[in-house]
Amino acid sequence: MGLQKLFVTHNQEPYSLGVELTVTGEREISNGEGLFELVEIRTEQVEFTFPQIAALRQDLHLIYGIGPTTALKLAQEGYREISDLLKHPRWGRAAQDVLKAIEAGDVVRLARYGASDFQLLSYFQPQTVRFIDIETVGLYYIHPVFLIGILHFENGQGSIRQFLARDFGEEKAILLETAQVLANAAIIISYNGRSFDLPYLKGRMRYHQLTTDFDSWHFDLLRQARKDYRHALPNCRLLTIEKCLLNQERDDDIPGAEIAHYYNLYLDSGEAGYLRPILEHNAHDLFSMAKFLGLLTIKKTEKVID
DNA sequence: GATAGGTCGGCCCCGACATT
DNA sequence: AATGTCGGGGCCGACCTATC
Repeated sequence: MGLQKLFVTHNQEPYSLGVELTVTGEREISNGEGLFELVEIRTEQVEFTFPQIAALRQDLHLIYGIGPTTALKLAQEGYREISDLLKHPRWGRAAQDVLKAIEAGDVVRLARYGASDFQLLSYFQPQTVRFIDIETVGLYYIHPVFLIGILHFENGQGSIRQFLARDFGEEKAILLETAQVLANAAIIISYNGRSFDLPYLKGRMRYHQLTTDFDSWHFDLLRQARKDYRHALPNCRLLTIEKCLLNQERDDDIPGAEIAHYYNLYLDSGEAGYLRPILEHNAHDLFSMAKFLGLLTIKKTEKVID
């Protein structure tokens, strides 16, 4: 049967996935590796207040050898900024190195010096961020990936592009499309992407002999969630973040563990209705990540940075 | 100069825990 | 279900400071 031509909706009109998400377009497109389906979704606005580089300049911990005790002592002696230490007999040299990295925006080096991912957001603009979330047929990359969602913002306005493989034969095309998007992204943001999404994508790309040389900065929100909320929440799953911090609950969301099952039902029956909840789930995950990041940036820039 | 004490970071190991 | 990451605890060496 003609799965290649199968659309989730045959409807050309925009339709809503709740108040926050509106499907604005859906079409078949092709790239060098073949056809796949693209679903476009407009989201509500999200406000981000990324941290300032000034906060990095005040973080004495970035200097190798300065821990909490020394930082406190130095603060009491009147050293407020890294630049105040430039002439210091012991820390001057290291302070110079750190300052150089700060001015150069060398995020890799700053991360080695101990800057947190959140602090490093200072070097990025919200519109350069690409949020990513994938849906797969299993937990390990011997199984294919069939849906890759990418969210980005322009003037606060969000838009999601979902690359959908309508059968496993289209997997390579959606991977190629994703590799191209990621290669041009300044920063990738995910939830547990360090352990799951990124290794998974790279594994599948290797399998299909695609290049995997995207080296964008990657901010995993799970790590930040655990850092900030480990003791305040029962767990750090994205759904819990939504419920407890964003005051939202999903009505008829399918559990992640059933996604593979739904996709297989779709493959067996050719019934596109089984895909709807998966696309919706993916879009909600992406939008929740964005809202969580918005919350973090507002909360953490109000106060002292961790 | 010798010694003792403090601070920091790098290991290693292990369990918990997110993702579909 | 498979896997990668992370934090905590314990330990150790390097290096600095204070004291005698």
